[in-house]
Amino acid sequence: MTNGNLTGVANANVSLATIAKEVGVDPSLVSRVLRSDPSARISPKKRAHILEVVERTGYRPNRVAQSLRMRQTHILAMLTPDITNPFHSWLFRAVEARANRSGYDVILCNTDDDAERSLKVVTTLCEGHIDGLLLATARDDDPSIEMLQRRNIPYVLMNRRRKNGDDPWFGTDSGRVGRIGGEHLLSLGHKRIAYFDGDLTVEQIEGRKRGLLEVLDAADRSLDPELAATELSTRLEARNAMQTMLALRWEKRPTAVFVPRTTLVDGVLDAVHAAGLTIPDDISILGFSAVPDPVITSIRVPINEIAERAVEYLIKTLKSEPLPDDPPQVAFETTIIDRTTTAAWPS
Amino acid sequence: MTNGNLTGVANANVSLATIAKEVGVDPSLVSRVLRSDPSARISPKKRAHILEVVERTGYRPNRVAQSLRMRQTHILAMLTPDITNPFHSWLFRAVEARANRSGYDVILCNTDDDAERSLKVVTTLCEGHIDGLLLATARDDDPSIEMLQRRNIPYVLMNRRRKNGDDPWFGTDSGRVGRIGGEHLLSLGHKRIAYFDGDLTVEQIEGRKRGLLEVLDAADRSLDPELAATELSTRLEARNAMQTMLALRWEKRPTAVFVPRTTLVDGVLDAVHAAGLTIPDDISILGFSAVPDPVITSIRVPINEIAERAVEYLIKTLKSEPLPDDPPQVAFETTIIDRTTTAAWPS
DNA sequence: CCGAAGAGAACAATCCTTTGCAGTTGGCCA
DNA sequence: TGGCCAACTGCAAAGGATTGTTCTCTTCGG
Repeated sequence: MTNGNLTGVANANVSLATIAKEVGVDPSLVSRVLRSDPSARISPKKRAHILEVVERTGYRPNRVAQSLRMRQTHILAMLTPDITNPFHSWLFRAVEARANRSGYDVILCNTDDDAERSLKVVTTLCEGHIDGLLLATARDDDPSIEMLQRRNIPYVLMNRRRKNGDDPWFGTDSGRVGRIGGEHLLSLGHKRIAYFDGDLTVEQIEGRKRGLLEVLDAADRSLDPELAATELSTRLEARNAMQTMLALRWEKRPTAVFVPRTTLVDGVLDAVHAAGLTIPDDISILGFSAVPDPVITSIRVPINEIAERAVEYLIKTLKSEPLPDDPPQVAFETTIIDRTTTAAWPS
Repeated sequence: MTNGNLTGVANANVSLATIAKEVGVDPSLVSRVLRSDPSARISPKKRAHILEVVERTGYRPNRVAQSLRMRQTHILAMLTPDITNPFHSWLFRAVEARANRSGYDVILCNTDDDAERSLKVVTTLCEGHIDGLLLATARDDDPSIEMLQRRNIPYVLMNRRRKNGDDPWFGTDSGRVGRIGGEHLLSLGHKRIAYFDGDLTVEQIEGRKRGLLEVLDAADRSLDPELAATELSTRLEARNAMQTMLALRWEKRPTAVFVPRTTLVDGVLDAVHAAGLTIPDDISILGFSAVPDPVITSIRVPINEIAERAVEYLIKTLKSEPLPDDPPQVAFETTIIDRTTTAAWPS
């Protein structure tokens, strides 16, 4: 009777009660039909009638009411240090895709690696409107994880982890990243290797450097302080640092550069190009990549696997499903993808 | 009595009723105290007692219940064609920051520029758990905006808009982007200008090209088909296209490249560098940037302003506030930021 | 012909918060 | 002392969906 002429037009204000009244039944019956509740016997005729009205009115259950009743919102939140960092935007992309497949929406929050901001964000996320959190922002000096534990909110860490935590975590072994990078360049005969990276207070970043140092040490080498540029965060900073290195006198200049941080790679390239050097003849470049198809030879982090496993693990814990073959901490394999920007250095 | 020894420990299951029972009052009174409801006068003693218990238990109101009652969730959603595109990740960043300041969380959804996926996403977002939408994905062939209109869900468009729509929109005049780019390069004396861009079915992208063509036309020039590389989306594709152009015989090669698309800029640079060319002596490059600090001379889009105005407009419509000085469609100014990657071409 | 099984559907509580309205004191004034 | 106004606080409904329980018929077997 209402809306009869508005086929296909959805009214946001249709509720179970609306449908029920029109059909002349109780709202609970409509709910049972829609959820095909096996415990309820419904006459085929009434069932058809209900479905017809639901269809015609374009009824969709109100998720807020459902959430209140079912005590789950089907919303996750992800904390990212910086979504403009390609590594993290690819990570989010994979997370969102996987979450969507299981019917979850994802709230994304930038923390800018700021503990205060992180805590503030987590606080508002603790008001019951999200089911769980994915953190790509873990730091030892960040109190927000403790808050989540106190409030009993399920979470998983991605990529970064805490030094002394046994949080559920999916990422890569940062030491290994440093080691395979170092080994790769050493095996090519490079003697002067430059190193670029970000904030060493992040475990993941500090670990990479440690891995590199181990390998150098094993080969009776060390990292020349003049060739170590850390605490860098922007493309411009990387370019400037690289330019400084290229301005060193010939025998001190790097023959290879290891840049395990996506945001810095292009800055290094800018400087190399500005100096008119040819890659890899004049200098080798080894980068880091979240994408399957990097332009330079890179250590690839299997970001899709990390995201998928993290989301799957989180959703399972939400459903209190048994977690049989899912260890709470998984380090995924990293491999070097060759794009011929590294080459042997003549001795 | 309960939790007394757990100072600071928040229990997720504390509700108004919990507080009320402990203090010995009605939940409504607690609610009024917390909201400092002026219509209710509460004895200072009881008020203090309530606040003390609230503090001790770490009570936080349940947002889902609030949402149900107040009919607003304080959650927005943003649709992005591709969050790994720097333009869009910077846009989201600005949107999220502004929304947060007003107490809104933002669900981010990737659509991959796929109408089907977009419709699916919007459908699930129409279930009452978000207050409004920000779309950076508008396309004429995308039916999801009509769905929003039917369901009466507030939305604004950012950056892209529909050809024949009067949707609220905040962005830049795409024709102008093309024109100022073309004028800049023409005024430097360039004769052979290469053009790189993405999917021309997007109004914003098609408009840029149209703008460029207008300017060329006015100067009695045209765009050499061999120097027009559109429908490109990846860095690799851009590199390949650029390499093809650089392989042309001398007098057909571009002297300047106009790349109004962030994802393609680095690909063009890759090819230029691989060819051993010097910028801007051998070739001029004009790019496009969402960031305040681009590495190459770029047309800058004031992304923060766009995001802020869009969010503000959306929130105002949510609150049914009057929109006096806020026209529903605003084209922001674009300017060229000089990074000396374009130079005069000797005639 | 009566009792009971069973199909079919309604009732009511619950999730948690907000808010209009009504109720209970006490004090003060006439 | 009756009446009235404050001050203070509780009641109950609403918001929309879910689900255990109860109720009402049919129908069938004994």
